[in-house]
Amino acid sequence: MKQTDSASVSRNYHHGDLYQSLLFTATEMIAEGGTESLSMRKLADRVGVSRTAPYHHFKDKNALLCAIAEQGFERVEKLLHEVRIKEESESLEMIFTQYVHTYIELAYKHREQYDLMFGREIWRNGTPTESLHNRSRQHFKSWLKWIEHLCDEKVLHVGDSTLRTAQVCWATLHGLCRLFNDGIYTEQSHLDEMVDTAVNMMLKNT
Amino acid sequence: MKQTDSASVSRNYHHGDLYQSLLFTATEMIAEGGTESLSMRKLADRVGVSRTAPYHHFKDKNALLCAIAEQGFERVEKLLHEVRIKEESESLEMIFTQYVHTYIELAYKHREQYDLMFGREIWRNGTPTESLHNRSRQHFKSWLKWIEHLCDEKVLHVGDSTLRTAQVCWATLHGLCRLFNDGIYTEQSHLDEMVDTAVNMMLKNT
DNA sequence: AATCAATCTTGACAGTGTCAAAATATCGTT
DNA sequence: AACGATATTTTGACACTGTCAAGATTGATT
Repeated sequence: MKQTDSASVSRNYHHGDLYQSLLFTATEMIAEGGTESLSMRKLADRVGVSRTAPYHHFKDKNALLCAIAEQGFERVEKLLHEVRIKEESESLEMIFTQYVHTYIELAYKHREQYDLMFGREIWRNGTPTESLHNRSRQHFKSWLKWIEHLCDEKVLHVGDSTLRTAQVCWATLHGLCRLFNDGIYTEQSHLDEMVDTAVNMMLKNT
Repeated sequence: MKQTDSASVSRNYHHGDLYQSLLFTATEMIAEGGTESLSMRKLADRVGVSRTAPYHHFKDKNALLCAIAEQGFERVEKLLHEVRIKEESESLEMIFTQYVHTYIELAYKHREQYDLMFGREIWRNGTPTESLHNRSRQHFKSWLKWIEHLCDEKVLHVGDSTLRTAQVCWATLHGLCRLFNDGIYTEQSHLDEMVDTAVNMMLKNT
């Protein structure tokens, strides 16, 4: 039903910590009904505060969306980090394949947030927060490092620059995510096969 | 109902044929300032007609957007058709590479229209017109046929089903388009290299 | 207790999509 | 040529949206 600041810092000021409440509820609303269904007014209403109260914690609707997107980046960053830890136990091909599967699952599970992370709403129409900019750059850097490693180990194609390889590989993942997230492909049951095909394309063919 | 044949121009009625004018001007406005900058009211204003006049030619804003997207599909369909004609003169690898370059150029040149063709605005939030549905299906069918041909000729990877190959290859192109169209990658100068890398990934490695 | 800044509310404005009803123009008949 | 049906356009209205300015409330600091 309601969450009423599960965080700490209770009961000072009118609401407690509105910032966290707003962020939490906004993420919830987006997950429920898409980015379009999130309006500053409805958000305020649901948190139980007046229309313009959120504007003292987020400069803009844009700023709020950036904050939500940022949390998404934290999630995938964590995923990537976990993968690189267990590197020893299995073959690199296997790990890579699994990562791709998980990445796309994650993107679908939190599709609205994913859309925010890489959508035009923020990156073209809006103006990405400095903080968001940094975090996304940071994440791509992590990705790039891993791809470099995979190239060194001859798991992925070589020949082209690793930077381009990293960009194109990610673009492939991203393309698949968009297809499903945007509702162009709807057959969820084909997804696994498509991912395997994509991975085959990316891996070095022995 | 009504059909509003596009063929005859005919100067009858108040405006002439509003339908065509609306479609044309809307496409123009979208190209100028993005999908978000297109409002039914501003459109009507620019065409020189009252706010609600467009609603007698397009059921919805959604219907208008679908019509614009449809024209985009006509364009790429034409491109694909042209490619398949000159099949004799050059190597299939060369033709495929060129097609990919042209496709992505086209997507960037008409990025707003491209976004409409494959964006959530229509396919997830809105409801694609029956007509749009058909045309997009038709286009994918053409694409699939070509990919099948390329697989037969051992130009592309074999091993996975050609359907999946077609889907994933297109997803890769699409991913690249989105990266640039959505403003995530901004270095236009890297595009050609990235496309080459992507093509290398897709082609059968000899 | 008085002051100050942080926090929240009320009021307002311009913009959006779209429905209902009224006005107007054109066409097909007579 | 006149008239009624019909296609086309307009005016008015409603419920939304983001966000600014000004005022009110509260907590902490002096």
